Amino acid sequence: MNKVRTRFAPSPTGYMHIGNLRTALFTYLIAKQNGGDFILRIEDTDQERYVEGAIDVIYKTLKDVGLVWDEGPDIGGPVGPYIQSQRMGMFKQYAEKLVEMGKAYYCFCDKDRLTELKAVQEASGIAPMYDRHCRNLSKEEIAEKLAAGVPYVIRQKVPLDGTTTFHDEIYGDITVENSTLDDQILLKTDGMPTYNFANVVDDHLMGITHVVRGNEYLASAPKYNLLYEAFGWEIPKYIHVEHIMKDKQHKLSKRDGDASYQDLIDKGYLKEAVLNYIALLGWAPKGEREIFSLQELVKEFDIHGLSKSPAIFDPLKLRAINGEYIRKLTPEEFLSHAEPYIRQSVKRTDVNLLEIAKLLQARTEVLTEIPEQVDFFDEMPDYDLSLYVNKKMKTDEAVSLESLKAVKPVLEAIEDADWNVNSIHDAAFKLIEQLGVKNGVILFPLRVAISGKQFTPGGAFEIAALIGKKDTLSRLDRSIEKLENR
RNA sequence: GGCCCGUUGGUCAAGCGGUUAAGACAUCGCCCUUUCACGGCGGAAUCAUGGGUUCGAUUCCCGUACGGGUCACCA
Repeated sequence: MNKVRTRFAPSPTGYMHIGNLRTALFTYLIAKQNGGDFILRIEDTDQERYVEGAIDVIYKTLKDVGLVWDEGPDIGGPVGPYIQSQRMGMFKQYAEKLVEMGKAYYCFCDKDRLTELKAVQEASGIAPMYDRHCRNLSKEEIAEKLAAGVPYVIRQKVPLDGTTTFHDEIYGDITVENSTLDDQILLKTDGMPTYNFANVVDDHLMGITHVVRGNEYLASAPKYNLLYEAFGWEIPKYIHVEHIMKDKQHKLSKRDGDASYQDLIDKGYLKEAVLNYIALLGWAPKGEREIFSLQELVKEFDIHGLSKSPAIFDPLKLRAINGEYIRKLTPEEFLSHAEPYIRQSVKRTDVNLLEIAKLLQARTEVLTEIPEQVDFFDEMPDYDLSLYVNKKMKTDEAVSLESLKAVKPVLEAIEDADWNVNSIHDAAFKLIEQLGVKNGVILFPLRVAISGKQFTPGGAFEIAALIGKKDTLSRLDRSIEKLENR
């Protein structure tokens, strides 16, 4: 059995759509779980769409998530070149070979004629299709026009009747009437191949055994098969994957903001989480586990788990998975991700960032929500007194004022050198015990008084310890004053 | 419009003739708790529709509806 070889063949458009990235992932997984090769081929033949730096985006994204290719434009390989525009010269001979075999033919119809034909067909409600005007030109006619330098294309000669069946690994056998297949153009007037032709030839020349691609190619697969058969080439296994949708009607598109890998990273998602999540879109693992590293996916992946219907991208689920990844990090690892975001809010240098990170870790699902959570460290926000009212804690403004007045001396009594979570905790609980009140009666107001926020990462002790004795006491004073003047 | 493909809770989805129709996210309730989270427990919620086939259909077949894809000298 031949070695498994798969290929990811993106067009350099300047950004990596997550649907494409997912296709790359599946393609990679199929190769790797079979000990095969994963090949990167850049399909850049559309010069009009060329975008500067676009190829680098592809390289960077794949490397970022760990989809390492075995052969590609930058590292070469035995069947290069791996940039389609550099392969252009080789297709004409294959097209001509097909003509010789009677599986393709020269077509001299000009664009005006085709446009008109299409208009007529559309007007009469017929599916637009080439009318095969040049399909049966005599040898003499062809030679004459060729000699006269009449521009031509080479078209595939699709059988007029019968059916063509191709096999897809997840959809099974699909049969279509040959009469519905167009005599598509293989070689353009400029001598360059169309995508449909180049793809077949390139895949064969590169020894691709499994073709993984978007569902939009399902309809052209029969024509590809006819081409493979005409050449006598082995037909690869097809794996067509459904699209990722924004909702039931619309594909996830660039303008949705979630569509590109980079968008997601910029929004504060971890690359591992993104990769994990997109693997789950349109693919279901066998067991109940759904958190997988790339290495684990290589083991777990199975094309039978691929879905035949489109999957809707759910940002909420991605958030949840991202949260899981964040919680799995060590505090130090988390800090390395979180530090830039913490620093957006926390400019003061006398706080322990690692301690803040520890408080934040279980409370963070997406990195970009960090700055808002820690914005009270530098300065107390202006807050509303209603924050002190909490029925479960049995507090209101009056109770809170009493509590704060009671804690203040207790905290003042702690030595500067002893100012830490434990000592603050012990002092506060001693007070609670003395007063015989519920924990919340003292602790809830204290937290509000020094944070000015309804929700905070960490409770009163942690916050007090982090901002220091001096800040704690001065914030306390201001809050007491605020309550007295209510 | 022709052709092709699809349709299980709000979302991702398991299922592959007989199940109390998994699980996850979201949601709701409870527990834990110095807030919020995290964690734990529990609840509600799904087979598009009409016909067949069958002792029995979510599962097989046909129709209908709905959705997607495709019909370029783009890829």
